Amino acid sequence: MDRLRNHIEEIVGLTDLEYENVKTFFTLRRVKKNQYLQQEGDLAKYEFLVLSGIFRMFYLDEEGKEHIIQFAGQNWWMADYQAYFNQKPATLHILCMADAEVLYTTLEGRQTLSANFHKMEHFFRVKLTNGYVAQQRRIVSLLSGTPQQRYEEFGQLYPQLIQKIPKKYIAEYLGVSRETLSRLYSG
Amino acid sequence: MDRLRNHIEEIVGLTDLEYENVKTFFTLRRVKKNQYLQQEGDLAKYEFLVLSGIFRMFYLDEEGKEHIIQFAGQNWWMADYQAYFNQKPATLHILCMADAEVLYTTLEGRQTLSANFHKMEHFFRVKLTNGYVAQQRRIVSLLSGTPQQRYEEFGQLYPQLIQKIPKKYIAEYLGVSRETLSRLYSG
DNA sequence: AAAAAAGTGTGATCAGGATCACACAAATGT
DNA sequence: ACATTTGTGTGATCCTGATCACACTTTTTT
Repeated sequence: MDRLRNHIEEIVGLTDLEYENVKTFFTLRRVKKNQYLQQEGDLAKYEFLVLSGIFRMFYLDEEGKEHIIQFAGQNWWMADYQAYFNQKPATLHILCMADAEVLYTTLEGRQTLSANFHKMEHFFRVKLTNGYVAQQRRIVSLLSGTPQQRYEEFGQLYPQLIQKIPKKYIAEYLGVSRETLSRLYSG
Repeated sequence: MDRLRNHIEEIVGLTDLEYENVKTFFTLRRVKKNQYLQQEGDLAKYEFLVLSGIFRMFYLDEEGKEHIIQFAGQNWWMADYQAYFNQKPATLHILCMADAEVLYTTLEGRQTLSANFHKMEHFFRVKLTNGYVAQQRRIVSLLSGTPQQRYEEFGQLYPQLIQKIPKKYIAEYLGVSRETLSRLYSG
């Protein structure tokens, strides 16, 4: 069954023994829709691997407006990494949008894993690289694309998400008002 | 004197022996202003550590407009990582804006280093993490800030760069026309 | 030293998208 | 089943920042 093992083994192979050890660093948590996994101001103690469900991570500005940094569905990692790696209070909120299961670990866990298993440091590096590249693509998209293009690109990259997530949040993610987004396909 | 060693040792300590070995994976290259380090379509064979000088890395859209992904000054790493990690043709240009010296290495070099020296994998991971966090901050800024705020933020983050780089490129980096940027302080 | 290229400031006009306002629809809670 | 909350479509208006145009300055090239 083990979803964690499958996930890790997409990148690096593990012996049974290794996996038994690795596993002890993660804890399962069930989360219901509309629960916060983390709020601004909380110490960013954990990072999360989403096993099921959907989350959004966002910055809340002075006027109370959400700006969505990322959505996270199955097999996505998620954390306010700026806060997490420095063990500081989070500046981002993480909110559950559909009943979910997550595995979480701590920075200490991550560091111990990385130190004990070169493979795991490699795994984390690869994951981070993919995230970095995805963000870079998003920056290009924000700088050069019209709302139209950004919406289409989003649909291509995340066909699963575009169906399950209310359009108003997709608008926030794309940096466009929900009215403008609405007019892209109806108008 | 070794600038590479100093740079690495900001993150991880190295013995003389280790450093002698690490060093062999890097090559020095001098670049003059207006030379390309990489053009769209080139195989993204190398990644670069800037020892001196300034570069910009940008995406050129269909209308011939530049969209600047990042500037790179001293001690910045730079590559079209999407292309580099997959050893594909680059989609980004890297252009020298002030006479420079860079060290470059290959993906194979990076991988060998990471495999042979756990410390170096750690080093690369830390560097990548910092880059990831910086990009995340930039996305928030693009989503939620006015041109004014983004300009000020840029100035705070990169006080050295804001002086040395022509405003028109800063405008492109911020995703704003040069005219609008100009009016932010003069108007 | 002269010529060309690159960068900057500033006005006038235009347009894409934000905002405001409202009606209706769908999902959720009790 | 009903009430409340959450999401969606669409019109009318407004405004920020893009675009166009041109003068001037600074840097680079020859």
